[in-house]
Amino acid sequence: MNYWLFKTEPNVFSIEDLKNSPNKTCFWEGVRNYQARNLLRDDIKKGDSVLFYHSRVEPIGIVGLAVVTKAGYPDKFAFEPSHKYFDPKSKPENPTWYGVDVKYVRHFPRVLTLTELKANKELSKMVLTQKGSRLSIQPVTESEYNTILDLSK
DNA sequence: GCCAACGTTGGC
DNA sequence: GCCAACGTTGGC
Repeated sequence: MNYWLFKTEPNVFSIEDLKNSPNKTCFWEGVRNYQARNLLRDDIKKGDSVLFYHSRVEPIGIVGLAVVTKAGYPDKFAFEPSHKYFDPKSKPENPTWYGVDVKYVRHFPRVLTLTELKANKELSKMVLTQKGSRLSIQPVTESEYNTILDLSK
């Protein structure tokens, strides 16, 4: 089992939105970055654990947990000309963009703020805490994941 | 809302 | 294949 961190702007799609989705599950749509796409398509598997991160809007930080319920499959919104995530270079026979299904697990009792995470020495190598880091789908090591779960208690 | 840091595009 | 111009992300 592997660990990941998914970023989202809560005014676009929040952890509450995931919780309120049918079966508390949603397709993680709209990723249009190749590095993140490679992770979604090739590396993220059913049963992997996801740290749910709220960006841009205070409080910025990790707000809870989700789980992957279906591994990477094509993002069909890229095929729809009227959709905001339409991309003409992605074809159904050779899709460019992928997503996974994620299901709400739980909120943390408190938000683990970016400030707090950056100040934690055990998380100094974490992708999220690096300067200029803006990858929206990030790998998280087991030790980083365990540190974060401990902090959340 | 600003803007630094990235990522992508396209002319050459 | 370089790199300037442009577009996007996301902390502040």
